[in-house]
Amino acid sequence: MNGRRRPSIADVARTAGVSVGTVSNVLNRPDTVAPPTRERVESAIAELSFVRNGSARQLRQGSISTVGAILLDIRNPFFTDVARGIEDRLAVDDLTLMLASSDDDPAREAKYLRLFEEHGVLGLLVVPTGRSVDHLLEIQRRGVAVVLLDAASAASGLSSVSVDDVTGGELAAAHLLEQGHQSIVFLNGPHEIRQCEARRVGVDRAVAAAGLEPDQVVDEVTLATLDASGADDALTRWLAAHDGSAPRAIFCVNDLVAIGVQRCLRRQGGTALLARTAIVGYDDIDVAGELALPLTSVRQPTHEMGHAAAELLLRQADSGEIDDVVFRPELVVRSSSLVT
Amino acid sequence: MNGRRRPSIADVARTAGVSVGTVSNVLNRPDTVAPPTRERVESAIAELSFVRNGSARQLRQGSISTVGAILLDIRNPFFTDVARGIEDRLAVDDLTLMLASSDDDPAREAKYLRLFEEHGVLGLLVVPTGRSVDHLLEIQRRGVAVVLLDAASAASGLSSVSVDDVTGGELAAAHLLEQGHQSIVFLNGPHEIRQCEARRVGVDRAVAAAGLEPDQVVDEVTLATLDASGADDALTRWLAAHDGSAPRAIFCVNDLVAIGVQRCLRRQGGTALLARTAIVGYDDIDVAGELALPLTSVRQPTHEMGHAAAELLLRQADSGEIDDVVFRPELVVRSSSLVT
DNA sequence: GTGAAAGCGCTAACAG
DNA sequence: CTGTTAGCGCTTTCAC
Repeated sequence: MNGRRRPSIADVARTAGVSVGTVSNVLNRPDTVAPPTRERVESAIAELSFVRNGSARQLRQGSISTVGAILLDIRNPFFTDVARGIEDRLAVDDLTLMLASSDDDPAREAKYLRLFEEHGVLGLLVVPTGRSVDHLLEIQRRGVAVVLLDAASAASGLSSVSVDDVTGGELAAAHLLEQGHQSIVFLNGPHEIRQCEARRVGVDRAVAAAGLEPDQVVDEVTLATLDASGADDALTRWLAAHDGSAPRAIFCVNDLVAIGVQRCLRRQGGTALLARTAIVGYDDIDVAGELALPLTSVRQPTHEMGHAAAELLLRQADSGEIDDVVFRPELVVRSSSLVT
Repeated sequence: MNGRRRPSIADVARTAGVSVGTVSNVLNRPDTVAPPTRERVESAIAELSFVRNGSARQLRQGSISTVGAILLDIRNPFFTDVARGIEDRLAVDDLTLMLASSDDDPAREAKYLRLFEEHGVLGLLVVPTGRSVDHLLEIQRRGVAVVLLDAASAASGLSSVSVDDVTGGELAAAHLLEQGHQSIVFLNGPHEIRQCEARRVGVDRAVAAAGLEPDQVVDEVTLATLDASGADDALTRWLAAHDGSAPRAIFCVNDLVAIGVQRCLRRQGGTALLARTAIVGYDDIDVAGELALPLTSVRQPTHEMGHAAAELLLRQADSGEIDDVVFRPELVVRSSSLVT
């Protein structure tokens, strides 16, 4: 819409009556330029409203002070909380964070990965969509620091920050078992997702520890989408398949799912049904304690995770040092899991 | 950590035994290259695991197929919902979205603005931190399409997508007045934020329409931070200043604030106090209907807003056409506002 | 169908 | 302190 091309450093030099080198100097090392000259350049910059071309700068300089993060779902508070932790750590070193959402689509993940890499980011924080991290290893091999978020690297050669999901599942199931429940419906995601599988392992461990048989106790339902409506739909189908007799204990792979469960149960059998169904969620999102039925949930230290992830990224970029940080989740008991 | 520099197109050319022009051709116009040559180049690319340098590409080409969005707060579901709408529209044209969070800090906004502009984004979607949009106009004047999100441009020369906040405030207040309330505490943000001021105007309009005097009816409290804990703190202070006698009707500038209010009231006076206080929120976030006291809220069509914003951005980039789209909010009545 | 070469805007090294 | 200049890696004419 504006035919004229952006003014370049050469234009600035011309109108200020200096050389491009001098302009570059006032841009990057102002103190090495004589004040009167500097002023002349600065007013030329203002006059032309010059903005330096980041691509050229970067092409010349090599890398950049930006790091990219690719989250699974920008709408999930868990991830945005982690993002805040990342930002806070990055700000300390005057680095900036660029966010993208893969929407759990490997193609989108790949697209953003390529975009970030092509633009020479310092590093990448990624919540992988799939189980394989080979493509991420490749990227790291090419010189971009990569840190896995919310996914253990299992000696893959990538730094990672995760929570111990086995323990998380174990905490949740043990709590339900302690309440006397002999059967648990587990609304889980597909086992291709590492955390989902791990939480199941934890559930089974708790069941075994209680002297019971996992196969007899746990009824795992695999959700297509890990959000409220996906859970609502899945549970609606479950109820239909079980002649409307509702489960007594439900463990949900995240709080959004638990909210969907509450929504479904309330619709199907009102508050009474809700009250006699023990529900445990995961993530302990902000509003978990404010729900109609305050939600018992497994809390993950999101902000710390983000902070640690950024820290690992910088370490990796700096010295090549690789590490895995595993946080321990904690069960926050509220009334949703306590039935009478 | 890896001393060797990234392989360039020249390296690929050398190992494939062709010229750089040919490599560029297989990258950009594969069909103009003879199949055997193309294969040779492709395997050289694979062998070297070549990734093209986006900066150089962009420097040469001019602009880019990326648009940036700068949101006020990445943790606010309202904004992330809008972001999803943006992404969905952008994906149609195979454009990618880069997200950043200004955290309501003008300095951070400026930082990201500059970063995006320097890197030659196609356009920018921004939720402005301040009231002035002069700096954004400047950017647009330099050839970057800019669309204001959640802020009317008021003939400023920028496209914008917003909701009619006056109507929003009016809907909320009118509802409360209809319930017979004669005084309303309005937990609002600072009036520097356009929407906050507009919602107040709407509140006053509703009060006047009911034949009452705004000054007598409305007690506006200005929040420092527009989230649950900010609201909790502010209301706690309000109660202390009023000898613990709680307000009967509270209008909250957003749902997070309303959640904070519920938290505070529940702590101060339990469910009973909560039950006799009429609360209206704003945004109708996903969980609003699932709160302990399901929240009456003013709903804004977030996804459509994002979609429209992206649409406007493309139009602006394409033809320079500027437009303002104003969405009408809608009141969703739930039990939080219905006292007995 | 392929190669050679110019140049995008910038920084940094070196001269003066 | 300031100017000159050589690339950074890529795309794109223009020849062949």
